[in-house]
Amino acid sequence: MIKIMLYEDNPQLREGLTMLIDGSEGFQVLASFKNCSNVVQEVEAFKPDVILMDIDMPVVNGIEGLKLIRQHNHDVKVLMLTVFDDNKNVFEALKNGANGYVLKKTPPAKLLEYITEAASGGAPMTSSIATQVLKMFSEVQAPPGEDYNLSDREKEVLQHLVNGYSYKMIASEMFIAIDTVRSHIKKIYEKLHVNSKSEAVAKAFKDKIV
Amino acid sequence: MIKIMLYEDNPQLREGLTMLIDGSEGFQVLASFKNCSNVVQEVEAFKPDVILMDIDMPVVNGIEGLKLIRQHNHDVKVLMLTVFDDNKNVFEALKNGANGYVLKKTPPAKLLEYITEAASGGAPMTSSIATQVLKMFSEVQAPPGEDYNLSDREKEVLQHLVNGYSYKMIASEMFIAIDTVRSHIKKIYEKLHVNSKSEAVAKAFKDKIV
DNA sequence: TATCCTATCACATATTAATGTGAAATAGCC
DNA sequence: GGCTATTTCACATTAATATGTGATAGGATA
Repeated sequence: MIKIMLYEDNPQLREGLTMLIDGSEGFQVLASFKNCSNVVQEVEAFKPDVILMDIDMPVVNGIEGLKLIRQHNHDVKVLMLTVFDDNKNVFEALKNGANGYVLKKTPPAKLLEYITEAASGGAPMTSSIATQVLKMFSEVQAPPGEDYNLSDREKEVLQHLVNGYSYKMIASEMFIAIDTVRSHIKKIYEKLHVNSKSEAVAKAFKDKIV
Repeated sequence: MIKIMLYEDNPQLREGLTMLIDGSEGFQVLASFKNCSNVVQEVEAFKPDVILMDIDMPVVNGIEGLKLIRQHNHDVKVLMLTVFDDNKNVFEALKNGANGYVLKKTPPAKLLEYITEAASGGAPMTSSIATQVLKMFSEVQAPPGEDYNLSDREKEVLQHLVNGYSYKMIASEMFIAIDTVRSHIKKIYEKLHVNSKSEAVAKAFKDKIV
């Protein structure tokens, strides 16, 4: 028996889902709510296996609700429900530990299947959502980035700059004269096309040189 | 009719999959190969809808094969096949534009369903893979990070610092005296517990303040 | 061998940044 | 009304950085 809680602001849909799920063998709706105002206490009280969470709700929306839940409970499975597969929400939800993400228009039989899958540790996703998730991955792909051709010693100096060291500290750290440090740094600035320490540091972070 | 190409080094499995797919209504195996040595030319010649690609192959493995394909062709759907759902390969494959990722032990009926889903733009994934993908997302999650309580004006100044502006430039940019800029920056350093421009810039990047 | 790049160091000067010590106006809070 | 934080500005001093113009030595390479 999979125990379920439901957060959905639309009364019709809330009723409909409750009837569908509760009327199916092996599923039980413990409670349903129209928003996440007291989500922490409610989840604590009912101890469900799976939570169906609408993304778009008044007062406290689904993403916030998810965050609140995850602050106290990392075991309960949270299945996000949404009308649109809009990019930002998908990313936010997954980032915050949602266990699945399905469209509301999912047919009833499929929805029950998704709930079962979530309960058993799977990650059910509507096909269009899964496609988006994959797209996000390929977009995350690191920019090949220019090479800048920093020498080993220059990289070393840049690393020290990033760590907030002064020229004097770098000199003593690397056992070289401060003028040598200057000389390296000048070369680094030329190669990175910058002209100050903080610009070099920023560029080092942006282009993942460090 | 979905046209399929198959890359799989194990002869038994290659034969088995070919027979399964080719023997099913609406599916056609155009060709199958035991490695990706000539993948670019082969794909170019056969123009399949979907490619089933084993991850673990000799000479040129599936990930490399995928990369080669994507260098020339962004439309063909590539479905990765693997024995284990090992983290690194999953990430690499998805990053490089795989359209789905399924375990070899997937039952035949399900596999055909996955192929269909991939062909129609979906992103079929074995449940255990999907779970991993979601886990990757929540691991990417930015550290909540300290708040530092920077005021609006201070954030603005910090943003300029990150952009590599000097005090003078910030002053003229913000229409305030340079001494005011100094005053803000001093406060910023106190709040961030740093004592130089470049440290502040580094911290801004690390803690995603900007 | 001549040339280029890297790494090292030196001296000088100008600009920027950091620190210290004030202070005044405004806004929010209890 | 006091308390606190923010935002604004001023003057002075010290420290750090940036820029310029050199030089020497070793290693790679054409």
